[in-house]
Order: sequence, then structure tokens, then C-alpha cells
Amino acid sequence: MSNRVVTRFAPSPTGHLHIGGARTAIFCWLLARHFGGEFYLRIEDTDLERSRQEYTDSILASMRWLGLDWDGEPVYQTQRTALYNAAVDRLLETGHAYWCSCSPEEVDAMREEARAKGLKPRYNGKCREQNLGAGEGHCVRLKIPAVGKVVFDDMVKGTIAVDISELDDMVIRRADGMPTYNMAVVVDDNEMGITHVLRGDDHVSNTPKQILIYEALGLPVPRFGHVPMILGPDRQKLSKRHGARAVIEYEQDGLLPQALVNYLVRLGWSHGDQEIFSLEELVSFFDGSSLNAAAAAFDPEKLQWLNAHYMRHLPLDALAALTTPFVHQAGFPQADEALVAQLAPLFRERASNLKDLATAFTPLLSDAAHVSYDSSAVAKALTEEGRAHVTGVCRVLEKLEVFDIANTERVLQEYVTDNALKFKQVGPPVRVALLGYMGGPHLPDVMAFLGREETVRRLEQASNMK
RNA sequence: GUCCCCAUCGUCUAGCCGGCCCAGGACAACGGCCUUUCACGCCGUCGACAGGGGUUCAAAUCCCCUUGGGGACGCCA
Repeated sequence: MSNRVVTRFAPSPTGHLHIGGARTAIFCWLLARHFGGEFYLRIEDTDLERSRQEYTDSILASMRWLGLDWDGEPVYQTQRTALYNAAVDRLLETGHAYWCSCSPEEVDAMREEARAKGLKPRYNGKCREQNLGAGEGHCVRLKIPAVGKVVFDDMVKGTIAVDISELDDMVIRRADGMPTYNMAVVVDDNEMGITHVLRGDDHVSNTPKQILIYEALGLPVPRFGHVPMILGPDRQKLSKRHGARAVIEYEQDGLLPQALVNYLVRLGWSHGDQEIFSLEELVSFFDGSSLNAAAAAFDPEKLQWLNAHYMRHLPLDALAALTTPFVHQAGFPQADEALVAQLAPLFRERASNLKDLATAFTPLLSDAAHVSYDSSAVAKALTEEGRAHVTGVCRVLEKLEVFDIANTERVLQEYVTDNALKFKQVGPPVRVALLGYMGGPHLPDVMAFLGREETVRRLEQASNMK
């Protein structure tokens, strides 16, 4: 017996990859990578109505973006009906399953009746001993044991026991011949050699059902682990109201994948007091323990903080490469990576995502005529006196031979000293004249970037304002 | 309604096979320092063991109940 670890992530392609799914994918991936095992992808596309190829593509793209590589080719459930049917037939042959002719309406009535009595709504086993054969509208049900308990040791929640009286003879093959979810999952997990099933909390009640199928089939039962769902900031179920939820949306907002991964992993898992983890560290630390059994609320602010952290620590060329598309999107299609690499250092500590970073470049990339001036900043800084200083500074700057950071800084300082001023009197008006708002990078950095000609143009433009 | 799961600062969490915890870290908030603005960085403040019973010399840590939250009860996945 080897103790290899094989995990899988099994999304259904009915939407983009959401952060909840992304987190369980990350956990599964980490578990497999930590133990040097395998990680597979299975597309659960048996719901023909809602499944779409574009969503499969989107999910795979998000997985790649997050850096989660999978082994082999993704498995598609719609291509494996033969496998499921063989298993159902086997169950029929061994007497572990039976044909059922009850209509959905009849079953509904049974459930209603049970509920009315204060019991768990269940199918009452009407066709169980009928020995029906295949027939129009007949489905196949699993014949579950009459009494007993299903017990399993959950990796995150510990021992979970459910009495069989809580379960009923579930449908394993629909009247249309397609296997039901629980049936397909068991067949696939077994066939794919999955040893550890890590999935969302919402599946705990499916687990006893699946275990019953494993047992009827005489198959080894894998290890299960159910991670709690992610709640919204208001501790309610995560929904559209809570803003971006799909991984692709975070990507479009300019988040770094390592920040999202780091954030998501820390939601429900911890390693002492450590907050920042490289992927390598995660792989070495994550062994499936230390998973939190309680649900966690999603905190956009902490995500933002993490993202800002990663942006500050990214090598400049990498940051520039990632930011450039956002700069194009912000309306400057001519900007290249070299230009972005010049700008990024001036703003990277003031932005918490790539999109904001790119947007922050706007005043420097626009020409003088298109700088947008913040009216309250103008009112406050470009007073008559302020404009006089702007003019004064302009006069000395236009004479500067070498227009670089050191020289502009020196000249600016000299202007202040020579005129017995305080920097506070000069800095703000010049800043607003150059950028249009209060805030942003150091003035010499801004001037050096703009160059003498553009700097002078802006200063003159501001001197003549009003 | 029935069953299952969960419960430490506003949030993520450490601690949880009992004593080192009048509970530690991080985000946020607030205050300060740095500073040519904004930001970064640094320092500090505020802030929690849901409630009640047990067990024990000793409980955030073990047990029970209550309350609160979540999930599931489909021929969806």
C-alpha cells in the first residue's frame, strides 16, 4: 500500500470560476503538490442545460492564471456515460439497485407526506421489492441498508455520523439513462484513483450517500475533507451583492494571482502567525491539517492590502509588463513597457492594484491641455500668491541646463531659500499645476519625467489660470 | 419541519491531547513618528474566548444544554 495522494477539482461549467471554488482548487492542488501526488481536473458537465464550453474555457484560464497546473487532460463527464452505466448495471445485477416506476409527482407526494409528519422527506421504497425491469420512465434506485449508520472521518471536521434512516433509496440513473451526480462522482473518483476528496462544505450531506454507493460497488472509500464556504463581508452567503466574485473579475481589476492565492489560502487555513506565503512555502507547509472548520468571511480590504504588498515587492520589469495592458486600457495605447517601467516606481506605493496604478499615470501621460484639475485643489493651492510662485519656479526651471531629478530638486529648494519662503508655500501650487491634484510622487520625479518643455508648459498654464 | 456542521477582537486567525493566555499576530479603525503633498515604512492605542451549567487544584482549551450562524433534505451539480 502506497500512501500517495491523488486529488481533483471538479467544477461544473455553469459559470466562471468563483473564489469559493478557486479556494478549494488551491487546497486540492496544494495537498497533491505537498505530497508529490497528482492533481486532476474533472469537468462535471452532465447538466446539458446549463453547461457551456465558454465556461469550461474560462475556468481553465483562471486555473492557469492562478498558477494551478493539473496533471493529464481534464476529464469530461459527458464522455464517460459508458462507465457510469456499467456501474449501475453491476449494482442492478448484484441486487444493490432496482428499477423504479414512481413518477416524480408520486415521489413528491411521499416527501410531502413525510414532511407533514415532521419526518425527513424521503422516497418510501415503494418499488423496492417489485422486481421491475427497464421501462419507459423508469429510473434506477440504490437499495440502501435498512438500518445502521454511515460514519466517516472528515479531514477538517472530524468524525461525522449520519443515521441511515436519514437517507433514502436515491436515484442513481435517471429515466433518461443519465447517471445522477452522486453516482457519477463515485465512479469517477474511483476510476481516477482519487485518494482525497477535498470539497465545499455544501457536500457533507452527499458524502454518506456516496459512501453507500462505494460500499454497494465494493470499492475502497477515499478520504474526505469538507472546507467551509466563504461568507460575504456581512457574514451572509457570498453573492453578487458583494461585488466581484469570479476570479476573472479580480484579474480584470488588476489583482496579482499570488495575492489572491495567498489571501484565499489564509481564509480557512493558517500556519502560525504567518501572513505572507510564497507558493513554494505553501506547498511545503500545506499538508491538509490546520484547516479551519468554521466558515470565514471574505474581507476585500485585507485582499487589497495583500495585493498592494505584492505590488511593492514585484521586480520592476515584471510589474511593468503586467501593468502595461492596463495603461493601454486607460487610454494610452502607445505606452510601452519601458515607459511604464519609468512611471511605475513613482506610483507603485500609492496603488493597491494594477488598474489603479495605470490610472494614476494619467496626469503624466496626458498632454498639458488634457490635465484634469481638481477644483478644490486648485482653489486651495493656486491662489494669487500660489500662482506667483508657480511663475517664479517656472522662470528658474526654464533656465536649467540639465533637467533631471537632482537639478530640479536643487533649483526648487533654492527658490524657496532665496525668497525666504517655506516649502509649504511653494510645493502645493507647483504640485497642483503639474498634476492637477494634491498628492502623488515627489515633485522632482514628476518634473524629470515630464521634461523641461512640458513642465514649463504646465507651470505657465497654471500661472495664467483664472 | 428533520438531519448535519460551526462558534476567540468589526474581519482573517494563533492558542484548543487543560496550567507558559488577566489570550498572541494580521487587516481595518484611531493616535504618533518619518516626510516637500499623498503614499510607503516605523511605533503605539482601541478591541474577543456567545451564554449557562458541569469535570478539575486549574478551562479559551474537556462534557452537556441554550442561543446564534451555516449547510443539506431533487430523476441539479
